[in-house]
Amino acid sequence: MKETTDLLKLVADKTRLRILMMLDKRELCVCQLMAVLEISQPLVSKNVSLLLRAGFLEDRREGKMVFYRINQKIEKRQTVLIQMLREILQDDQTLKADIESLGECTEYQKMTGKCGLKAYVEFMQNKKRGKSC
Amino acid sequence: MKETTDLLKLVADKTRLRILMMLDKRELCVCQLMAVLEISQPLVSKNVSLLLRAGFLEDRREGKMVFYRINQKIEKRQTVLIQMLREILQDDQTLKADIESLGECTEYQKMTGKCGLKAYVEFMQNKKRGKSC
DNA sequence: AAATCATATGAACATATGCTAATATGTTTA
DNA sequence: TAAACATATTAGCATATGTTCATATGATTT
Repeated sequence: MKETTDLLKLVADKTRLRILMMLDKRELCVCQLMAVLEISQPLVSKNVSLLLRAGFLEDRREGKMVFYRINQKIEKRQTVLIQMLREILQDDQTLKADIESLGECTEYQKMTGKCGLKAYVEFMQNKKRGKSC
Repeated sequence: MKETTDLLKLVADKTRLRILMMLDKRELCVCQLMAVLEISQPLVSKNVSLLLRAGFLEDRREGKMVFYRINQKIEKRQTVLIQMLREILQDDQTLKADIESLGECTEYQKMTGKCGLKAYVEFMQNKKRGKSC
C-alpha cells in the first residue's frame, strides 16, 4: 500500500511528471531537461534521481553527460501507471510545448555542441526574442 | 497539467486511496468508513469531501446518514485513473483486509441498527478480542 | 595540472499537507 | 423541545515537500 502511494506521490508533481513524460518520448541528459523545463540544474538532478531510485529510470554515462531514459526492466505496476499517464495527458498543453521545445533545443545543441549553463542562457535569450531556440 | 497533478495528489494518500477503493466496491456511509479504516470521523469527512469536490464521488442523504459512492457521471480521466488503481492494487493486503472488515461490520450494523461512535467502539473492542466485529 | 564543463549532494527555507481537537450543523427520537 | 445521533467544518500543530543556494564530485580539454 505504501509502495503504491509513494509511487503516486512521486508522479503527483509537475516537475517530475514533465520529466517522466519527456523521457517517455526519448532519452535525454540533465542539461536538455534544464533547457526545456527552464528549471535549475540541481532541481533537475534531484527529481531525476528520485525517479531513478524508484525504478522508473535508468542512466547511462557518456563523457561528462549523464543520459536518462525509461527503465527497460521496469516493474509492471510502473508500466501500468505510465500507460495511464500517457492516456490522461495526451492533450496536455504543457507537455506538447515541452516536446516542441525539445526538438528545437536538440537542434540548437547540435549546432553549438554545448550542453551547459551558457548554452542554456543563450538559448533562453533567443527564445525570449521570439526566435525559439 | 495542474489538474492532473491535483488528481494524482488526491489519490497519493493512504486514507483517500483506501476510501476510494472501498467505495469502488460498494456505497458506504461515513460511520462505516470510520469503523473499517479505524480513523476518526472528522478525518473521514474531510477526505471524503475532498474526493467529492474533485468529482470522484457523489453523496446521498438517508436520514442522519450520508452515503457516498463513486460518481456515475465521472470524468473520463478519473475513470482511467481508477481502472489503473484497481489493477495495481489488485493484490494489496490492506485493501483485502478492508473489504473483509467491511463485510463483518455491515453485518454488525444490521444487528445493532447503529452507526455511531458507540457502535464503533464496541465493534473495535470485540474485534480486538479476536471475534472480528 | 589547471580550468572548464556536466552533474550530484546537502543545508536551509518557505510552503503544503495530514492529522487532531473543539465546535457547528443538521436529523431523528424521546 | 430536548437529547442523542451522524456528519461537517474550523483552527492549530507537527511533519513532509519542493525549491534555491552553495558546494562537491567527476570528466574533459587546454
